[in-house]
Formats: sequence, C-alpha cells, structure tokens
Amino acid sequence: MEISSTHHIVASLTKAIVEHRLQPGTKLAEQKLADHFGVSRTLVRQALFQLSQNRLIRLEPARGAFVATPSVAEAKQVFAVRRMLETEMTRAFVQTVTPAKIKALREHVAQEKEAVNNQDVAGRTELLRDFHVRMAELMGNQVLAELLRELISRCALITLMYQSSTAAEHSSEEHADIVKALAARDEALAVRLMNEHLIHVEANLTFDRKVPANDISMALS
Amino acid sequence: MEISSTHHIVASLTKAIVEHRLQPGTKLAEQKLADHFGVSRTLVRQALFQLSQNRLIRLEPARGAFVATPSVAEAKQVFAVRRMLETEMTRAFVQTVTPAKIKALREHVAQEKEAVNNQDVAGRTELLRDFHVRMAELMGNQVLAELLRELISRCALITLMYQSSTAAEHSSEEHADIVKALAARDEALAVRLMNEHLIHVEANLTFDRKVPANDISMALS
DNA sequence: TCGACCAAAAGTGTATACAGTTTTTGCTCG
DNA sequence: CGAGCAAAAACTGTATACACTTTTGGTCGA
Repeated sequence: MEISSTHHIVASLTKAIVEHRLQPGTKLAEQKLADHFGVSRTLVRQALFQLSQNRLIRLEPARGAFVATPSVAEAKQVFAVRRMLETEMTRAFVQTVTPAKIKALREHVAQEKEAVNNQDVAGRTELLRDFHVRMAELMGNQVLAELLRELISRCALITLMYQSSTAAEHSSEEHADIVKALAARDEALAVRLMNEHLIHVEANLTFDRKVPANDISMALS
Repeated sequence: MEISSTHHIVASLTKAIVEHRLQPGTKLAEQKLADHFGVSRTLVRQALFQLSQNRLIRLEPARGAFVATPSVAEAKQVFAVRRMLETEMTRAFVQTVTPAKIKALREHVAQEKEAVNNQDVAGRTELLRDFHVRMAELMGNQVLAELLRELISRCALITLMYQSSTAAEHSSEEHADIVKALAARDEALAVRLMNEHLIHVEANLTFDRKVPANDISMALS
C-alpha cells in the first residue's frame, strides 16, 4: 500500500503540533490542508487518521479533526506506565551491558549536551526522547523501543515542549548519571536514578496554556 | 470524523484473523472485501489501514494487504515487555487493592472457568486476555489497559489461538491463584505468580503452521 | 435588543473514476 | 514440455463527485 506523500503530511503536522505552532483545539479542515500540501483530501484524510491513532489529534464524527488537548490525568497515566516499563528495562539492561552499549549511550548523551548548549530546542527534544528509545534498541527489543517512542510522543504536547532550557540540561545530566550507573553495573542505583529521572520530568509538567497561532497555513509555512 | 461501518469491517476481519479463519499471509484484496461487506473500497482501505496499525496485517506498497505473520522473535519481545509491565502492575495493584476490586477479578475468573468448561474457544480467548486488561482498568489506568490490550492482541496470532483446552484451563487457574495472592496483599507472591504465569503462556507457544483457509468470502461468512 | 428560525456556505462521509503498477494468462519459441 | 515474453486482467493509489451534516450569517418577530 501507500507510504508516500501521506508520510510527509503526517510528519509536517506532527512537527507543527509538537512545536506548538498549532495550538491544542485548533480545527484542521481537510480541504485547507489539501490545498496547502497540494494534494487531494484523500491523502489528507489518511494522514489525519494516522495522527488520530498517535493521539496527536482528535476526530469528531461529521465535525472534523482538532489538535488534541491531552488531560493531566492522561499524562500521569502515561508516566506511570513509563516508570513501570523503564525501571524494569534498566534492570534488564544492567544484566546484558557491554562496553559497546555503554559507548553508544555516552555518545548519545554527548549529542544531547551539544543540542542543549546550542539552544537547539527541536533537536534536544528529540534527543532527550531518543535516549530512552536507544536503551531499548540496544537491548535488542524493537517492540519495546517502538512502544516507548509512542508513549513519549504521546504526551509530548504537554511535557517536552514546555520543558525549559534548564530542565533540558537537568535531564541530560540525569541521563549521564544513569549511564554511569549502568557502566558500573550497579543495578539498584541505575534503577533508582531512572525512576527519579522520570519523576523529575513528570514534576516539570507545566499546565498553563500559551498564546494561540491557529491559522493553519501560517503555522505550517 | 467517521466511526461507523469501518469499525464493523475492522472487527469482522480482526475476529477472522485471530480465530485463524484467515491464515497468515493471505492476501486481502480491497475490491473483494468491499463486495463482501457491501461498501466501497474507501471504507475497506480505512479498515485495512487501521488493522495495519494493530499489526494484524501488513501493507505492501502497490501490492496490497496481507494477514501478518509475526515472527517468533517478535513474540518473545512482546512477552518481555508484558513481563516488565505486568509484574510492576501487580506490585502497584497490591498497594491499592480493595474488596470491590478483588470481587471484580473473582467474577472475571469465574466467567473464564465457565467459558473453558463450555469449550467456548472464542469466548475463553477473549476472557483470558481481558483478565490482564481488567487489572489495569481496576487500577484506574486506562492508558495501561489499552496498551495491554494492544500488546496481547498483537501476538494473539501465534499465542492464544494455538492454546489448547488444557492450557486455557491452566491459565485460568493461575489467574485464580494471582487473585488469591492479591486478596492476601502478598506482594512478593502475587508478583512471582504473575511472572511465572506469563512465562508459562510464552512457553506454550507452538510455532507450527496449520492448514489454510484462504478464500476470503468463505472465511468471513 | 435578543433569540428563534431559515437559507446559504462550508465541511465531512462515501462512492466512483481513472491512472499507473503488479499479477496473471496465454502464446511462441527453443 | 518448459522458459520467456507480451498482452490482458486485476489491483492499488489518488483525485473527484455527490449526498448529507454542521456551521454561519442574517432576517423577522416578540
């Protein structure tokens, strides 16, 4: 089946939503998007459907698509799941750690630090997420990796993008500490650090709403 | 947007796939499905796309949709994730257990036993899955519940449906033991039983292929 | 002035048409 | 008799058409 230009639309809209160029609640009219991307409504509908599965938008029957407004309760549930998954993942990681894996994680953290220093907001957001995904991949569990990526993006709307520069720096430092504990094969410490890290990220959630930018073509240009 | 008849198509196909009336690898041609369900290809395509997100089918560009053939490696990864999630879920459940929750689980297990005794293969498959989903729901974590449902269905193809009658009975008994441990607030025991339960289910995987039934309208009728 | 009502405009839901690709069919040639 | 190839059939990918629903904007009456 298709992979083609639908993917571009999904990526473009995802970026705009996660970067808050499209405010939660904004209506996404099919024809307007179709005009913007120069395709028919068919492809736009496919993209919107995919985005709804990713929880980035909400589809209301006969009314259309709207940028999602995830609730605080939902975010807390997502974090509860992440703590379950990632503490256990950390435990398992220590069991199968190798120098090569530690090296890969160290390099990742170095990239994070660079993005943080360069004020590269989009880049650091992605890298901070991918640290967790990377751990899963290094364990050889692709299913876990995809699941984590989905979970983390899912509440990106209310978490990562509200993350301040100092909070991002803090996260990156905590990643470095976790890697240190993993390298030392200190299971208890690594698990504790991971758990605390997730609690810190969750605590950093800010739930205030920002200024709008709800003209579609403006936001996507 | 739509919820309507697409959902019926998804449900119908899901059932046919999970019950192995449609063998892994079978091609699902859009027009044939459209004729069968009495709708246009548009709706069928939406349904197929949704099924591909659920990993029940595989979409190949310009070639069409095929019933998925999940690999053994993937199934093992799914079980690794389930063990991570569900042992921690069990731990958390013990912390917040109430008589009402225990009652709900006991009633669920009773239903399982009835389905097992009645040789109700489709019913017992669903109920055995829902025990785990139910636990998540009772904890008030809807995100976790949906995630578990997705994970469990994901490898239903190679797990639940190959489950023999005796294996199903065994599973149901293990569920009863877990509930007993939860009722006693014995965290260590409950977690251990849940972990062993998942190991048993995984061990019961049989990876031989069965006889085909690859005519679409035959399988769906 | 405000609310109810109605018509026009805009938008979604589904079917269909058509272009391009893949698969099948059937023929020819070795 | 089988391999190779070309034309036909079947199928997917995208655009468009049309029916039906929601939204909008304005008019009339209280």
